[in-house]
Amino acid sequence: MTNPNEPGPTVPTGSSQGIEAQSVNRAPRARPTIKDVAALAGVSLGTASRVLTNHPATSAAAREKVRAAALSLGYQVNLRARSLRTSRTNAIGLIVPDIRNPFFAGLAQSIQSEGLDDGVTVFIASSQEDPDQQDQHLRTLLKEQVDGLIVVPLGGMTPMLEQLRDQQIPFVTVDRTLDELKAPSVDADPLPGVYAAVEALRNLGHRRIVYVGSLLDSSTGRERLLAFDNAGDALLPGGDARMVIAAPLDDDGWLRELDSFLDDGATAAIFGHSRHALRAFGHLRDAGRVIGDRGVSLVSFDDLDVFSLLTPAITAITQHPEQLASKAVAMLSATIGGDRPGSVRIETSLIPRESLAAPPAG
Amino acid sequence: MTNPNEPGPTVPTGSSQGIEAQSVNRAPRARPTIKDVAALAGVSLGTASRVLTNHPATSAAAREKVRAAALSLGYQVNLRARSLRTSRTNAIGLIVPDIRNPFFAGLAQSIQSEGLDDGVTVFIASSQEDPDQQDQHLRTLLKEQVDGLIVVPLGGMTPMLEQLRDQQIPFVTVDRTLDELKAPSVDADPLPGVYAAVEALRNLGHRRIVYVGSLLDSSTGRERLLAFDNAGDALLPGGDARMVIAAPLDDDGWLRELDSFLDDGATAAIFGHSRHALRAFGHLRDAGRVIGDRGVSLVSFDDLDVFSLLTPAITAITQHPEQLASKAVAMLSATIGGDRPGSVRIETSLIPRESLAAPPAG
DNA sequence: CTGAAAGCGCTTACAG
DNA sequence: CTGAAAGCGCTTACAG
Repeated sequence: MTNPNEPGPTVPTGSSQGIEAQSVNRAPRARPTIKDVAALAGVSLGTASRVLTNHPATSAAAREKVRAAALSLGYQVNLRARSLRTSRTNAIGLIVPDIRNPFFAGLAQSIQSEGLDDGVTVFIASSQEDPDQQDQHLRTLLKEQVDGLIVVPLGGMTPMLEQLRDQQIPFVTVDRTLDELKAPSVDADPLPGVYAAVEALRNLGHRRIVYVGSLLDSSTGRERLLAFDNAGDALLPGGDARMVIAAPLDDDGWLRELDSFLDDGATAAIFGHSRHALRAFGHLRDAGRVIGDRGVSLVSFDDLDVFSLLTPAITAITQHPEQLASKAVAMLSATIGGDRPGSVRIETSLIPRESLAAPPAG
Repeated sequence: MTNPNEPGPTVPTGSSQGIEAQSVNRAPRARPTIKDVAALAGVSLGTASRVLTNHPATSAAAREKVRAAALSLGYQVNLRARSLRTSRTNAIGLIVPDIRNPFFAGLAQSIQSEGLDDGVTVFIASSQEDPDQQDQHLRTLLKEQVDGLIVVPLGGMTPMLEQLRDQQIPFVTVDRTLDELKAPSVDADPLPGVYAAVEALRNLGHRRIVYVGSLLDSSTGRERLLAFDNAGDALLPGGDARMVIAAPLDDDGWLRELDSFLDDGATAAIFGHSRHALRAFGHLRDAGRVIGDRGVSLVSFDDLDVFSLLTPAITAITQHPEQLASKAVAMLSATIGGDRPGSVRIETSLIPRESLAAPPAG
């Protein structure tokens, strides 16, 4: 393990003139330890450690010698040894339902960058929407002694989530919440964004709006629908102004419902899931419907990259993933520090694009 | 740190009747160590360790007692201690240029799942296409003592990449390669996919095809273009059958070039980057051009989820990310095991969809 | 099969 | 300011 790449050929080659020269950079040195640094610097192990950790009680002379030695050896601290000693890893775990979902990819990127700035390592795990995988990752992360966890919980409770809650492990939830685990959470309030969308639609002249909801058993799914109802109550009162479709993720049947609502006079649709918005985008265009100006208006939760690449560009309600990320990191580190931060909500907001426009005349 | 959440209020509260009752699940127990397990089981530390690591030299009685103790204590091994002792972490690092790129998200997901199956933890890091961040992550991963690294290298060499090469750190590159670092690589051969695309287009009646290339300084960018040239030479000889556009990622100017090629009789476009394909998709539809049957055919590298959601669905040349992933993991573990595996290429292939169809009649 | 002991690479009181 | 020493939680020869 220390010297994995055996340089020596087992069979002697015919050529007598230095085949050796080939194995140029063969194992220059095993990874140096602080002992090596101390030896080279001519100080004790403790002194070497102190200068390397910037402990104030060090002489200028020691600092100089140790740093030079560390540099010339290419010394890198062994974090596993350090954290065994300090019982602090400066690492946190992040579990998302699926890293392939662009929203979570963005969230993960933001959280990891945030961590990089704060000097904390973020271990990203993706559970593929599978509670068992979620728990496996959770277990591994705990064995790795992470200081805390940021989790986007899947639908329900699981053994490891219970353990997190019952043991005193610092963790916060982000995006989705789960009432059973009384953890500080940071999520997005869908209302401002939905309200702005409905209001903009109404002002443009839309009178009948469809909401396409999904994952209605998750906190986000429920609250988005609720926000639509509330915004509708306030802005478009009247029995037939609002329609709702509950759309599964793996079956396109809901498209027919959407078609028939549009045939019945609906002129706009708001989507709780970006996947559905994209699906509808393709479907409606294919069916020959105009999207955008003088056609059907489309608004979707989450601001995917593709939304602005398409024509017409799709209007989004953003949850401000960077804000969710930085709040989550801040709250987790507060929790690790011993605080009990309260939960936090970030306001969603509307990013109007071409798909938000006037309905057909008349 | 052991007991972060101070339960006690500093200021005595007025109410004399048991506020205490509130702090129900206060620190049931600090994380148990193997010492606790051994004590509870009534055996020595060594014996406890042996049964927990499934060492054969254990009595049935010991096994029973130790397992029961571990279970009742909720014992989880401290991986940082273990790997300090064994100098093996069973963890590898993966660095991708940007986790928000769906191709890399998929690759990362596959590699992490692969790892989960093999009992190896995969630490995912995303460098946001920034060599400095790449190196920071690399450094952290090394300090964490990962057994090896899978890296999708950014454009050029960096100090940490050099260190990886010069020191004896097991690592492989995936997707992109970098000649300077003589590491085993696994990447995709673009030719089969491109050839199949050009052939299908020709058989459908297309005679003039545009290639929209990007990242032409990376190994993938270069080779895709080369593949187009080779396929064209073989299948569509003739001076004006092939056109090439070099498209940057952050500027839409290339769309005008595309338009003019289409105006001049080109009827199909192949895209080296999925982003450009999406951009063109929106642009062309907006310009009133038909995509697919009797219109412009579109083929893109990498098979994004959205491609099949759109209408018409976009034809893809897939690099088979799951295969890249499993090969990369296998090759890295071979390298860690002391082998020097050779580099490997995965064949790309064509996934025909509606956007691949006959050109306009006449 | 089992226990006592050494040691992985660090940090940090403790004396001096 | 510095060195010697203890100890973090484990695994693993070494005797028995």
